[in-house]
Amino acid sequence: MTTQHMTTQQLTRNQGLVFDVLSHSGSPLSAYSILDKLRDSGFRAPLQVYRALDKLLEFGLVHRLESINAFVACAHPEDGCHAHGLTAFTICETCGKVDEFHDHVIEDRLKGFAKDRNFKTGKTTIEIRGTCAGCA
Amino acid sequence: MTTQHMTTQQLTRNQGLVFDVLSHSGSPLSAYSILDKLRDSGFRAPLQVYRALDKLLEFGLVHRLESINAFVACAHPEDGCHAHGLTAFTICETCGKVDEFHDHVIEDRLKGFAKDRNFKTGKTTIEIRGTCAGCA
DNA sequence: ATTGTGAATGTAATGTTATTACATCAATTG
DNA sequence: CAATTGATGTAATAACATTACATTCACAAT
Ligand SMILES: [Zn+2]
Ligand SMILES: [Zn+2]
Ligand SMILES: [Zn+2]
Ligand SMILES: [Zn+2]
Repeated sequence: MTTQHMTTQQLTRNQGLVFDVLSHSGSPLSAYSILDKLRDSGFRAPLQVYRALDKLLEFGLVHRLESINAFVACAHPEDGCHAHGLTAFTICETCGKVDEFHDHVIEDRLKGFAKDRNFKTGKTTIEIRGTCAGCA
Repeated sequence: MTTQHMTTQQLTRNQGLVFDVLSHSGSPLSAYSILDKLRDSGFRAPLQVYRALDKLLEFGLVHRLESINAFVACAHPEDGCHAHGLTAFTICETCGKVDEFHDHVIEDRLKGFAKDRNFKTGKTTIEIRGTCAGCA
């Protein structure tokens, strides 16, 4: 299991259920709202959700939106989002719509900053909260 | 009270206490650890901290680090950080050290993205977690 | 087949972060 | 003084996340 060609079929039951809920949601969901949606499928405790999310994040199938404590399915999970480098998001505070994008200029610029300061970069968060075109 | 030339002298007692704690801390603090540090000054409840923080954020004297649920004093609060446009942070996961920086290239790039999509930008978060030079 | 191993799961309890609700107090102003 | 506004005190609750421990499952080595 190489993490490379991770498809939804090799997910465990719990991982699959969580991914499914996120994939079919039009907006990001909190761990507890995922839990609520999966009660009928047998979920009982937050940890079942958090464990599945941890794996899905690791696989690059899901993103965590730090500024709103919520999770969203990757927009192009074919090969896991890890392949695409830095990920940024717009988050509509009215309708919840999230757009994911990747920009090499920003990525390089941040890399440069880190290098200048000898800062070893781990995970980077870029989130723009505001109002989407449809809600303006 | 114009919000423009807000200095620490026109803060209320609670706001001043919270700002003081943050200013003298070498690393970001959670609301609850601020509360603990202010017990002796009479603080009893989380809300006293959160209310002060709300105002300090509004004044641009303090930043919230979304990815670690913590708060840090602005690196150059002279005129409130609002004057400096987009703010980004490096956050050392080992020692807690935070550096604040401002980059117009990134700012313009993000503005461009938002404009292209007719997305009305509110608050933007850029946080790089990793390891600082001193901790490498 | 048995046993050893690591990954995943179930469940309860607890820890951490943030908000709601409501009463009170202080400063300003007409 | 009455009215308004902003700040404060306190308690309760909500929302988000982790620790701890027991159990089960998949799969390889013997
Ligand atoms: Zn993605
Ligand atoms: Zn919207
Ligand atoms: Zn600042
Ligand atoms: Zn460090």
